[in-house]
Parts: sequence; C-alpha cells; structure tokens
Amino acid sequence: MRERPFRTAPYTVDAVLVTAMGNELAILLVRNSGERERWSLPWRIPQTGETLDDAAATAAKDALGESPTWIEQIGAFGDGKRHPSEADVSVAYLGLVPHETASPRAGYAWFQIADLPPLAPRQRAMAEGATKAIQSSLDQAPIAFRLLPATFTLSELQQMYELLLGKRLHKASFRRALQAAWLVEPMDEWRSEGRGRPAQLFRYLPKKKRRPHRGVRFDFLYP
Amino acid sequence: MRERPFRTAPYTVDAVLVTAMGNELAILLVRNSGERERWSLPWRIPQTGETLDDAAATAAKDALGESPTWIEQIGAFGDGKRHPSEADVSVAYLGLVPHETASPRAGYAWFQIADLPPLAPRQRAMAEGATKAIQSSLDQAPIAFRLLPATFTLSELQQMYELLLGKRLHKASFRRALQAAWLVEPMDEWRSEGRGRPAQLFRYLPKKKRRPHRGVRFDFLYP
DNA sequence: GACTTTAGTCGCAGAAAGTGACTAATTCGC
DNA sequence: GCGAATTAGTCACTTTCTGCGACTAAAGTC
Repeated sequence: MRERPFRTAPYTVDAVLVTAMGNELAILLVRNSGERERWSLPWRIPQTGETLDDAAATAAKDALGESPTWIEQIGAFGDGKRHPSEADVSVAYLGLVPHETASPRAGYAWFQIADLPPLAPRQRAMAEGATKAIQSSLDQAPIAFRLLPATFTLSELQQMYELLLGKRLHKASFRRALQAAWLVEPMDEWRSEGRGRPAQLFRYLPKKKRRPHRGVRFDFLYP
Repeated sequence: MRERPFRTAPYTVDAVLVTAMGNELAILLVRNSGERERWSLPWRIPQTGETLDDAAATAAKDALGESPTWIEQIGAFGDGKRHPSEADVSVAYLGLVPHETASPRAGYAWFQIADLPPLAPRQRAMAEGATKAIQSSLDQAPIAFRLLPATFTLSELQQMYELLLGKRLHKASFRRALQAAWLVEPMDEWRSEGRGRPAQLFRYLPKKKRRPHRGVRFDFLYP
C-alpha cells in the first residue's frame, strides 16, 4: 500500500474568501488562465515544509495583497468531484475580509454568493461549505466583526448581523444583548454619515469576561 | 508544479470513535502490529474510487463490526506532525457509538479520553479536535442521542448531557427545555432499575418542528 | 408499614427577551 | 432661521424563559 507512486499533486488547499458587499455576501474568484470565462477559487499546492495553514494564508495573500482578518479550516473535500487541479482531495479554508480594505489583485473579482458563475463541482461544494460554516459559527466566533473594519458603528454591526442571519433585529434588543456580552468597546469618536445624528464608533473587545452560561438550549439544527 | 511524483500515500483517513463509558468519554484505539504497547487511531488509505466518507465508514466498521450511529468529518490535519503512516495529511472523522452496542474487534480497545496512551502527534491532535467538535456541536447536533441506545430514560439522557457539558443540570429545567424542543417521544414502555419508581422510555424524535428562534445570543466562545 | 430510592411535576421569583414609544443630534428644504 | 426628515440611542412595559425548591408517585428494603 505504501510506495505507490502518484503522478499528480495529491491535494490542494483552496481559499473561500468572503466579504460583505452591500447587502450580500461575496466570494473572491480568480479567472482561469487560458479559458475565457471560467472562474475558480484561489488554490495552491503546499510546498514541502509548508503547512496547510501556511498554504491557505499564502493563497489568500496572493489574491488580496494582505491577510484576511480571520482564517479557519472548514474541512477536506474529495469524493470524486472534479477540481481545476487533478488532485483528488482539497482542503478548504474560510477567510473573512472587511470589504473596505479588500482590493483584489488583477484577475480576481468578487461575486455575490447568490450569483456565482459556474465552478468545478468540488469548488462549489467548498463554497457551500463555507457559507454553512459561517452560519454555524456565527454565535461561536466573531464572524461579524471580522467582516467589518476595526471600528464601526452599532448600526453597521447590527446590519451585518441582519445580513448574516437573514432576518431583521430589534435595535434595543440587539444593543442590550451586545452589552451583556461585553463584546464591544466605545471609542471617543463619532462619525456623521450625512443626514441624521452622528453615531459613536466602537471596536471589538476580545478576551475578557466570559459570561456564565445558563441551562441547556436544545436549538438543534439537524433533523 | 504538477507531475511531481509522490512516493508514499498522499493522505490517510483516521477515525476518532467515541463512546460514553461509565462517567467518561472513551476513544477506540488499535494496537500497532509489531510494536508492543503502541496504540493508534484506526486509519485507512482510501482506495481509488473510494470517497473520504466511505473510507471513514470502512475504518469504523473494521474496528467495531458495525457502523457508528453518527459520523462526521472534523477536518484535515497535517502541518508536519508525525503520523503512523508517512502521509503528510490526514483527514479526521468523528464517529459516535452507544457503548451498549459497541464491541470492538480483536486488537482494539477503549481508552478513557483523559487517560490516553502516547499517540503520534498528529493523531493526538485529531483526538483533541474530536473532543472540541463534540463540545461545539453539542447544541447543533443530536450528539447525546447518538451516544445512547435507541431508547433511553430521561435520567439517562440528562446524565449524558451532564457528562458532555461537564456540569450538573437541574431536573425540572432539563425536562422543560427538552419538551419545548420536541426532541423526544415517549414510548409505551417503562424500565425498572432495581430500586425506585420505574422510568418511562423515550426515543429521539428527528425531523419535525423547528421552533422559531428568538434573538441573537452572543455566547461567543472565542476570544 | 415505615423508610429509602428513583421518577416525575408544580409553581414561584427573578432574569432575560420582544417591542413600541420616546429623546437626541444632525442635515435638508425653503 | 426653522420645521421636517433622518439616523442614533434609551426607556419602560409586557411576555417569555430559567433556576430552583418543594412536592407527589411508584417501586424496593427491612
């Protein structure tokens, strides 16, 4: 079983880079060299000595010029579906980028998640896996904060949550919950957005207090 | 970059099979052939045409004689750490087994999760990844039910949750939450466990009603 | 038959969430 | 300059949920 020779790269690392564009999530794709209107996720074959995480970070940096504010592996995809490379397994990473600071390099472009061009089947599965990962870790990880710039208004934060959750939230409840969770810290700055009262700026407040959880919540999503 | 020849198997699929033994979670390990007291996770190199999921199911079946009640990929592990094979990446799967019905084949044995023998570094990482996966999807997936036999008493279910959560729960609150979530269906059977009033048997009730969720819960676990 | 043990329920007090109405600070139209 | 419009931020009330102690129920033990 060992010493079996392999002729193509055994696996790739693919990056699903996500940002919030307007009122939609968007994914970064790269135009396939040679083919006219074929796009794919940015991917990379790890070099010897390069870890999976390294390879994902490099693929992201090649695409964006800078590192995502969040990057996390979402799993290995294989199962016979086709991929731009000939590898039979790809390891997918989810990367989050604030849209304000994200300027893709030449050949790369953002596509709204609901309106993706045709992709190789395995890459489509990875894109779907990424959106599921966002959904499921939305209340486990600071997803929304990583899609926003370092400072933001509470209205912007609420809009981001509404986008991610796909539903409207009540302002007072949202802010109460936010305060209870000690997630955010006010700055001494205000921003005036044209009309209306200026909004105070906040920033994400990491570490710190973990609130005591209360009882079990049977909010199962699986059947 | 392509056409680079590989001399060893490019990747393995490793199964972290978990059960609840007494008051502890336990993992199934297999004794390494040749070496006296070295153990490892059950693993397998996918054959051509075999998907990752297939390979994990096969590894689990080889170990237990039957399929786990739950199996799920938890990610790819690599990053230079050593593995029994020479592959540089392994894809880990978490499998759950009710202890009552799990009888390992020869060469396999359960080890309490807090008291594992030395493992290859990558396999240790996978075992830790599996326990983290259990923690984080405990309220997303019917983990507890997959560690119990098909029918169980509510006290058994509560004990399983207490084991998984690592804390005691209040009986009345537990049952109220359970009822609100429509997760469980009473049978027309009772079981008498020696002393005390006999307990009614229940079974897991899949599909069906999804309760309307309420507002955001900022119960972040990450810093 | 009294006592112990486990199963299962009730109901209250306090905490948290849903919601509409209110105040505050700015720009725009005139 | 001033009122309308717009966005930010807070308050107070109602409804729902949770923690918890105390209770009833049905079995075995001695």
